[in-house]
Amino acid sequence: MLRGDITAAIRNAVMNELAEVGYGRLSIEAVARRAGVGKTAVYRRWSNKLEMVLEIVSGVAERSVPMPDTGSFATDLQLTMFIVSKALQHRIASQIIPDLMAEAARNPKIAETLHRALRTHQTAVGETIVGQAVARGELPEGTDPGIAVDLMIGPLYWHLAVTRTPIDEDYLEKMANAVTAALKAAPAGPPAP
Amino acid sequence: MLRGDITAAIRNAVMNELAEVGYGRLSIEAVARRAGVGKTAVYRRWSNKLEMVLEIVSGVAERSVPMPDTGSFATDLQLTMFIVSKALQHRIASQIIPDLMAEAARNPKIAETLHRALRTHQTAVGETIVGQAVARGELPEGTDPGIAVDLMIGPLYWHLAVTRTPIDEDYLEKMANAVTAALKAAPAGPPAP
DNA sequence: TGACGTCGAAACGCAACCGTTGCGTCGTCG
DNA sequence: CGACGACGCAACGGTTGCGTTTCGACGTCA
Repeated sequence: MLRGDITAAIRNAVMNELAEVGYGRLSIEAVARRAGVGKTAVYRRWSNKLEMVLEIVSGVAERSVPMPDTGSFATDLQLTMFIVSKALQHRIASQIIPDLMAEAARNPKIAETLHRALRTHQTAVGETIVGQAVARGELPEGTDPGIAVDLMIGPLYWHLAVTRTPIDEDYLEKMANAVTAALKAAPAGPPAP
Repeated sequence: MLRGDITAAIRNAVMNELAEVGYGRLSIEAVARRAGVGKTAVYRRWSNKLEMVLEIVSGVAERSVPMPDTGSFATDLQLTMFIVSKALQHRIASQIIPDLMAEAARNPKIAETLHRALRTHQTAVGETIVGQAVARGELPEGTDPGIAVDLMIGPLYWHLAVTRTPIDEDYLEKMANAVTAALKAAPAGPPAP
């Protein structure tokens, strides 16, 4: 039987190696070395670098972000953005996510895995928050949850990716207010012609 | 003297190779092969993979995005977002930008180059558009151009990176309206306690 | 106690790439 | 026309990683 602690050591090594050198440069030799394990142990569990990374990453990604329900849209949104900004600033995540995104542009299997890991859950959270807010009358009927998710996460991600500096409270607050205002405005097209 | 057409062939090969395999896997041998050139020719121009890529990429990045001035903030913004979305969907750019972003998380020199290439010009455009709008009274005094830029670009980038599908006109319109609304709302903090 | 299966370590042949060097060719300038 | 320099090509020794195989050492269960 495969020893569980060894599997755990490998998983851990993969995540760290992925963060340090990226998928492109990740080698099974380095993973084994880092885990203090023989290559044999790795190949006994997975047959590929791709298969290994996908299995491990999607395993980690399944830990969901909590679903906020504070009773007020503004607070739900602020809370979610706070959690997301923390997650995006996590030492490992902040390296792995952009890396896998880049790799996803070349490798359909990575794209699919990443898409599942990120989009599926995001969509659920977005639809819930927006749905509740619409039911409460805080947001107009027909508000697009997809737009909402992109508005919530996109600026945070872009800012972090480009500036590489921590997001301060003030920024987060301004951004949350802006997004709230954006969604409270009419969801329809431009002013009628 | 170094022959210009060969330099151009190498530059071109680097961009394409970068798009196909990424910085991590880019090899000088492959670049030379692709350019139909000896390795010698490459090493005569640059001494490093890093040096080579930085020089070439920052050269390309200097082609600026035009500065819109249509007389209306909503139109300026819509136009800018249209241009940015087109740029982000460009075959080469859509591969290289995420890749270099991921690499920037590991390599300070790449981070600096990318930061200069992206942020500097964005900031200028943002400040101009917002400044004009404030002067016209379309946006409140004290609107933060940094927030504006992140709101304009972030959602587009995130959406494209995660879904990998083209951005349609409807999405762009909705998003532009949302961002306009976001910025027209009070720039100050949350409702006074 | 004995059989079984995983373990780490080491080595295998193979391939790719590193950065450098030497060679003979070709184009250009003076 | 002659010299110079950039060119391509090929080969250098060295490194790294692949995926596989063999080995002896443990640990576990019966």
